[in-house]
Order: sequence, then C-alpha cells, then structure tokens
Amino acid sequence: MYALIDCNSFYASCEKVFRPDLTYRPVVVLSNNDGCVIARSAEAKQLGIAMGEPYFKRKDFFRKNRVHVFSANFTLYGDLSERVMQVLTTFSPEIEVYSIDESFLGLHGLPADDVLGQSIKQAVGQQTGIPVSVGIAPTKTLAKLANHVAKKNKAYAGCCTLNTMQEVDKVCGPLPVEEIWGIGRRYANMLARNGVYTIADFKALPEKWVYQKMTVVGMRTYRELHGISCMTLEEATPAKKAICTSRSFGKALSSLSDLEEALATFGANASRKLRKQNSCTSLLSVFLETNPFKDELPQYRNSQAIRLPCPTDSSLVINQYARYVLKHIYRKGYQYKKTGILLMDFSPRNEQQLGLFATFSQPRHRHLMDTCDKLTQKYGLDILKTAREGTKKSFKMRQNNLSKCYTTRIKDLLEVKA
DNA sequence: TCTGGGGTCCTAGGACCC
DNA sequence: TCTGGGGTCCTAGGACCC
Repeated sequence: MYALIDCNSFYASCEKVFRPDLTYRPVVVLSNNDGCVIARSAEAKQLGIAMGEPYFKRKDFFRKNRVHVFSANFTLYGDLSERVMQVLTTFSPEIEVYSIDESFLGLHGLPADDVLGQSIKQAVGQQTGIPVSVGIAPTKTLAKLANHVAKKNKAYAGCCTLNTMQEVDKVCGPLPVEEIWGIGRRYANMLARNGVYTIADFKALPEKWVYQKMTVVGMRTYRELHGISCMTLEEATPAKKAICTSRSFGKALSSLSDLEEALATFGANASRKLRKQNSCTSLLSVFLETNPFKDELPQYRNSQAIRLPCPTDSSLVINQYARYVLKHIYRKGYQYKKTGILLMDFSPRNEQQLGLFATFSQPRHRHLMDTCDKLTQKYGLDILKTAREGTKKSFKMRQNNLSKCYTTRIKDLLEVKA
C-alpha cells in the first residue's frame, strides 16, 4: 500500500504559517514578476479566483475583497517543504519526494488505514504548521485519487483510504476521467469523443484499445486503476537530464549588453545547479524572445544550440559559449521580455574525457568553481559573481509583495516582543 | 503598465552501421 | 533470378506532471 501526502494550497499555507493574522483570510501567491496567480488559500478559491489568472486583471477584485497578495518566495517554500518531508520520514523509511508539496510513502508493515493517515496529518500540522491531505491505496495512481477525494469532500476529514476495488469503484467510479493522474486535457478530450467520461467508463474499456490510443503510458495508468501496481517508489532522486534557467524581465530590454547581463546571471545559476548534481554539460542552448502578449509590437523569438569542445561544469566556460550564441541570435530593434539557457547532454563529473583541442583547462576551472561554491554557500550568492553578471540588474523581477525568509535568513527571524 | 518556470517519457521516421 | 536481419543515434512532435 502507498500513501500520498499532499500539502493543501502549499505556497499560500507557507505564507500563513508566519502570519497568523491571515489564518481565515483569502490569500494568493503570484508567479515570478507578480504575473499570475499560482496558489490560492481555501478562502481565495471560494471567492472564485482561478489558477493562472493574470494579477493585473484581478487587482481591483482583490482589493475589494481584501485578498492578501504575496510575491512568490521560493526560498521560504523550499525550506518548509524540506521540514514537511523530514516529518514524513519518521513514519516510513520508504519515501519518494514527488514534488515540492507532495510525497509518496511505502507502507510495508504499517497498518494502512485512516488512523495512520490522521496521525501523519496531525504530526505534520503540529511540527510545521502546514495542513496536508492523505490518500492511501494499493497503487500510486489510486493513492493520488484517494488524496483527491480526501481534499474535495469534507466528510473525509483530510484522509481517504481505499482498500478494496469495491471501495475504489464506489468512491471514484463517478469522478471525471481528467481527475486521473496521467490523463490531461488532450486525452480527456479524446476520451470524451469516444464516449468515455468517468473513471468507471475508462476502467471498462478494453486494455488493447487503451494501449493503441494512449501508448504504454496510458496502459500503465489503466492497470494501476485496476489495482495492478505498475509504478514503483522512486526513493533516490535521479539526476536531471536537462537543466534550464530562464526568467521574464521586470521590464522589456532592448540592448545587447542588458541581455548579456541577464543571460550571464541565468548561466551562472544553471551551472551551479549542474555542479550540485555532479554533472558536466556538453550541449547548451540559448533562447531569446519578445513579449508575445503585445500584438502591436514587432515580435521575434529564436534559439540556437551549440556543442562544447568537451564537457564542463564551469560557469565561465558555459557563459562564454552562451554569450557567443546570444550575439548570434540577437537582433537590434526589438523589445525583449525573456531569455534563458538550457544545458543538456550530461556526463558524470568524475568520468571526464579531456578534449584534445579544448581551449580551457579543466583542473584549473574545477578548482576555481569549487572555491566559488564554498564561498557562496557560506556567505550567500551576493558575495561573489562573475563580472559579466553585472551590477545594474536592469532585468530584475517585480516582487512588490515579498514576505521575509523567516527560516533561512538570520535578520528575517521573527521577534517575540514582551 | 501588468500574462511563470521548470521538468519527464514515448513514438515515429530518417539516416547510418555491420 | 533471388535482395535479410539486426542494430544505433538523432530529431520532432505529442502527451503528461508540478
């Protein structure tokens, strides 16, 4: 049996932990640049605020309804996420951290019932302040469904256990197919065209038809719904096969030098992620685009990849090539809104073949990068940068409602006043 | 004025190898 | 006269997830 533990309105809940005055108030969290709504507290959902709505379209509505607005604070959410996962490991050593706000637990040897679910919920709530829902079932796909049911129906009090196929069919059969993990909008449309609307309809299909229309991925989902486990717990997080860093700018940029500063910052960031998982990259791609929402402005977007002479994890080398590509795809006279870098084709750091014609020295770069990483880990990212990253930051994001980093920055600690 | 930022897996088809 | 049977790698496109 598996348990799926999912945090309720995670980002909004994180903000509420340190703002008890907002406990019963509608709260929303915005995407980078204060662009769209990406999290809503239960009260905000009740007001009819949708996921992904552009903030500027709803500003007046938020003010009128006294909706509290936060800029995304991923440092805070990441830290609280780790604390939640830490509590979960006290229940079972088998844990797959599936995303920032949810984990699967393997329940070998544990009583898979609502009592366990409730004690997980209680422990996480007490130790972190984050409310969670728990779904327990024989397969991961069914645990996801059970979790959905626990969240949507008050009667379940945040925990739903589905032990038998009879229970599954009774509770989940009438639900629409798009609630199934692995069935998105496209498949839901395709299924609707074929007269399949509910989970019961889907389960009644011939397996061969599912395979033909939805490949082996769909078939796995189908079997999991029938109680046949096809997805195992992935306890070790596999290394990434690609790493991307990109941001929209707070305001449009047109000069090459401004774009170079932005890209160098993103490149340094992507390189740090690369070093953190002990990989080297040998293929990188740079992209650049104007604001697609501005119909009246001339539009341009382009991207290009470049193969490196030998694998590297050096910010300096990566940015040198990134800058070369940027110059190549940059065109004068456009208002750019976004750029980014994508690193691909990884190899392990300790298994490097040196390039015969490499123009940079691996050992020297390695030593330099190690030293830089040690310094920034200890004193923060602002302590040391490459000159290319600049100091102007003309690309910086809009973040007008950013909360403090209560748990990761000493000067942001809450004060208790007598 | 203002519209996010990451990832994964699978399949088909083409080019090439022996 | 007859023209097999195995592979790999790459790319593009389509689906999905948070």
